[in-house]
Amino acid sequence: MVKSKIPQATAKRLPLYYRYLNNLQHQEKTRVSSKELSEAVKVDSATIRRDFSYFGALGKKGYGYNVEYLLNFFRETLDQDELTEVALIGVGNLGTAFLKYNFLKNNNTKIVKAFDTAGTKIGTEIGGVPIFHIDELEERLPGIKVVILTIPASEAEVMTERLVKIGVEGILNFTPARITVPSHVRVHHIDLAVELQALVYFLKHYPLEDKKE
Amino acid sequence: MVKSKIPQATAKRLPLYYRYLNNLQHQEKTRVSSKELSEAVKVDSATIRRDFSYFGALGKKGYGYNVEYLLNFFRETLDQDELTEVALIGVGNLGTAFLKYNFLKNNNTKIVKAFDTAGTKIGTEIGGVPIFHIDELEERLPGIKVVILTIPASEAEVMTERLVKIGVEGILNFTPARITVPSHVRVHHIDLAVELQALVYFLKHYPLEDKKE
DNA sequence: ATGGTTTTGTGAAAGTAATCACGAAAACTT
DNA sequence: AAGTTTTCGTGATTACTTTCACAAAACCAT
Repeated sequence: MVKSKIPQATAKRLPLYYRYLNNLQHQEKTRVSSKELSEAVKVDSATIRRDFSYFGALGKKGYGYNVEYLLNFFRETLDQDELTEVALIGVGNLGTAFLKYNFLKNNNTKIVKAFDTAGTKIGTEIGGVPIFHIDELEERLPGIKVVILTIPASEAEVMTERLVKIGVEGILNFTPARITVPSHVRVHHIDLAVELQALVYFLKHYPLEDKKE
Repeated sequence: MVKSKIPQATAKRLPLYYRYLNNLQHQEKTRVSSKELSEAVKVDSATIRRDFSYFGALGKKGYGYNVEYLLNFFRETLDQDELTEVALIGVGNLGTAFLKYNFLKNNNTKIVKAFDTAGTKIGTEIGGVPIFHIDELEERLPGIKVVILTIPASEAEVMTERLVKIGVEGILNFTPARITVPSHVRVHHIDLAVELQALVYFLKHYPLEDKKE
């Protein structure tokens, strides 16, 4: 196993590369250069080569990268063939969007259970995912290590404590609340309001005109 | 106007600070230290002081920061009192989540129009936002510089071209597609599948146990 | 085969961000 | 009023990330 010396910035780009390589394979392309990839995923070609180089010499000079080889390599590296089961807490609009999104297409990450409080939803399925009452969390969650949190901010902290107690190790938090977790739990934050505000701020204060990104 | 020398990493944290300061004011707290702030928003206190320092000396030694003063200062800096109008393209589940989210609460960023193709939605309102048919884009969009894109990936590229032609300057792209835009248009990408995969990857390859973040 | 072309992989440099650590100022305490 | 404590602001350091630029390898055309 490649040791944990892969930069985080690189790790975040891997799923992106993986997805595009998949597209290429469907188009029956057999080779691709870092330059082509660069244009497609909007990442500098030198950065792409550097990213790949952390895993060894995957390409051939004067040729580029073999799509199938690269794809197989990443499939292993990204644990693509080991299905990661995920639970979703909070079946509002955002939660529903996730349930309908078929992650399995490229990811081998699958939402297998959802939880909510609303009586009308309990017992139904959305996108093939069964929805349980939140009271059943303790009995139904064990075994699942990753959770998507799409509940109101006010409930985030209490829910987080519950999740941590059950043994969750990763939380994708869409709540504006900055939740507190023990040091062994990883939280990734996606704050929709902040993203929008940041975009507006950049527009006003960082006039671009010939920047690449 | 503070010149564009504020690091982008800092700019991204400003909305976060702003929101928490708002909470404090509602709690009628008058002062706050970088340490307190740090615990609440999970950003190192030195980083917070550094962030603030780009705007000048906003605090007092031995005291901390005055909540009201800081809030007023940021209100101006973040253009909080200048309402930024935003349009949303694609009223699916994700789009609906945005429409119901009341950005105005802290942001002075407001979604004023939404567009979709689905006949059943046209003419209705969600969260007070009127929904128009996408065919009316060219006549209704002018004046709006920022757009949230929550449509299927397959339509992203064509839609982007349309938006750019109308004069949009910022796109918050929730599509997995990496869209191509002229250099004066700013795109922020939020790729839900990538975020989930990245979290899973980090969990497997970056075991934490005593890391802070 | 040979020579020109393509494209990798990577040292080195540049750019960006986070963190340490401490003097100085202001605030509290007695 | 003097001493102690708090907390800022920032120079310096360290860490991380991107980009440049080029030798070396492999390809491709004749």
